[in-house]
Amino acid sequence: MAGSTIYDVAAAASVSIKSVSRVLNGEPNVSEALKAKVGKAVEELGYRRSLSARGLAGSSSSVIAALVDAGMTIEHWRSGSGNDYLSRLELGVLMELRQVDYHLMVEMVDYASPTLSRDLAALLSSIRPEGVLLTPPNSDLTVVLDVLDASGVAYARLGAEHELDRGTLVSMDERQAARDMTEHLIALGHRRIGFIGGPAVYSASRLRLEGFMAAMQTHGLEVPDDCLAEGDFTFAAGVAGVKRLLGAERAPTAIFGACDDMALGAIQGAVAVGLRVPDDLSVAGFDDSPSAMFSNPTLTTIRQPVAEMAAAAVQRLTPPLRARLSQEDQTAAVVVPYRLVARASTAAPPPG
Amino acid sequence: MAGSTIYDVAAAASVSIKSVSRVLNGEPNVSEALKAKVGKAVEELGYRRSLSARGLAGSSSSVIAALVDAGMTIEHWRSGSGNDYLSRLELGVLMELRQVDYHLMVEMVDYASPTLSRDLAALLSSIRPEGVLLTPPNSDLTVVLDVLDASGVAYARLGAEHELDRGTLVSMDERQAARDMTEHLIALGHRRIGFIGGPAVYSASRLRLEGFMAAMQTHGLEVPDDCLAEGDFTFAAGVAGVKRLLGAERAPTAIFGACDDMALGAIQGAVAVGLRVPDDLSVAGFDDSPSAMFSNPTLTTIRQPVAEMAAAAVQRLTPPLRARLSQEDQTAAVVVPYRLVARASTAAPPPG
DNA sequence: CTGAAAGCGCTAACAC
DNA sequence: GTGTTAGCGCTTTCAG
Repeated sequence: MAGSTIYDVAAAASVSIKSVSRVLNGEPNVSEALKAKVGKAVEELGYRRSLSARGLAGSSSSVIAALVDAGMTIEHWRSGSGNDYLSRLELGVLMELRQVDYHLMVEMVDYASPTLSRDLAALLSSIRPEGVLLTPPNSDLTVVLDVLDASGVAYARLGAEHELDRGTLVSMDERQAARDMTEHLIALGHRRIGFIGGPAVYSASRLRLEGFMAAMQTHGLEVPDDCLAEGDFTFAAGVAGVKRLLGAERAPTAIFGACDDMALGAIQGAVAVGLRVPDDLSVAGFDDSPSAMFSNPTLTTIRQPVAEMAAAAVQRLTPPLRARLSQEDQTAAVVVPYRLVARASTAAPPPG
Repeated sequence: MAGSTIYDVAAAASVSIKSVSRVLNGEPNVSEALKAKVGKAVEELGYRRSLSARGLAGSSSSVIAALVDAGMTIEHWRSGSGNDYLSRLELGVLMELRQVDYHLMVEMVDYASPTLSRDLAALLSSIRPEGVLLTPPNSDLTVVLDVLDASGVAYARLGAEHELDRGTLVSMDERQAARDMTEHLIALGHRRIGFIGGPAVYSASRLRLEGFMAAMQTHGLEVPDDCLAEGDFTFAAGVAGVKRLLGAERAPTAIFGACDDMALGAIQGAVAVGLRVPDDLSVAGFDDSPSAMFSNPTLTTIRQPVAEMAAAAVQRLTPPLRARLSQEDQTAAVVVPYRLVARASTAAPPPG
């Protein structure tokens, strides 16, 4: 029942196994009659080629490995604050892969491991994936790229910023998005705006900060040091960040958090000291995590198109999907559009 | 670099490939000297056995397949409301698997597909996983279990309720948890409590409803029909649900949503008609999704131990991990403890 | 305690 | 157009 092989199919169709293989692989020079015979036999037996056997014999393993960051994932889970980055990523991947009989393997990688290079090499030589999907901060680690290059796998880098000639690039314009959000706050009338940044390992942290600074500068607005805080992308960091910013010499009327969790923390921190959001203080985030839409007030944020980026990456990583793309699309770096989602946490500054 | 094989290791250690295999598999009757030699060679070459080859040759594929529901996953993504069930599940799985060189494959399964049985059989015969992790509602579908049994794979069922003699069972006491939450509301002083239930395919929906009803009955409290609403686990359903319940002949002073998304929807729906939560209306949820802790007010809910359940399942699905468990633990159904998390969305009913 | 040989179910050269 | 023959890198008999 569970175990028909290519020989069974060949026998049922009275052809050679090579013919079966040819049909299954969509190779050229196959008669319609053959296709039909084989198709029928496959159908009747409910036959599927063994992933293991294909991986072993051929060059294609039909497996895409997604490397996700262990630290942040574990942290999110322990703190209970969760995060749907993973879900969104996988959804994007799975929606594409299901079309082509490829499969997803998820691996946690600890970028802080002293043996990262070895760990990764071991992983690759064991799995031999056909493509690797790199998420931040792994996308930007030279060690990681080196191992990948040495092993010869194709890989896509989500949100990479350095060494842009390596691998397939898929990202969104973080800098411009941060700039847009800052402009949004400025347009509302804010002049003193604080920023809570993320950890330096994440390229996005720097880009978002840059976007913020650029917009402020464009409008001739100053950003004193005490209007800048740094966090580690957690809710608690947002609480701490807002505390710092509100203690500034001239406290900001708006705060832009480099991620939703921190922005949400900022809201809570502000409410805790008696401020009303957005009446007394506007708060904006970045990511559009689910919590952003359920928080009170709902959070103005940037929708990071994680699933779309993952889908684009996978399309370029799997030969059958890649073939559907134009020559241009196959090689060019992909920049997926984002969206500013204005919700209730931002408004005009208080008249004071 | 990327391609050392068992032959390379054997050569480097001047032994036969079988000896290498024996050491790697921890088989008995191996001299310390041999172990050392092989270990050294493996170390130096950075050798890892090929997953494909092992899967093909042996009976063990070292792959655990997690079957997640396509419909709900896609829905969460489209609505942007997200959900961290998947992340939590995978975290639990990955933390266990990393100890034993097993790998996780994630597959989306559409339980509503007319060809579900075929789809699944095809998937299994292609992947040949060593264990399958079933999430609701797949855990409780006879068709699914039948295919699994026919293929002979070991499988674990998360939150299963029917046919409890099939597969490895891992769950939490949904009924009791719902009961606890209801008791919590009653203890606060509520007498008229409304309930927004989930879709019938999910066993949990029924169990939670039963728990609610049981607690109400114990206290001699009535539950008129118009205090019962049904939703599909989405935020929108919560909004609709609260609308219905507030329109009841004698409107409830507390609402218990069968999941956090619906409870959050209920809060928003209540706020929209001018009610204050929890002053005018208490709202409780179920799941403890990240949004629950960021919502305003923060949501009183039941912490569903998804990662822990997944970990327990994986421990029983992978032979090397299973071996560490006591005989008792290996066979008994696992019931993972939950926790009622009291937050700010519930309080005593208004004096009226 | 260790080794030689025979596949696992495919794909890939190479014939025909 | 189609079939034959080798392997891919392991685990498994079965010997010694």
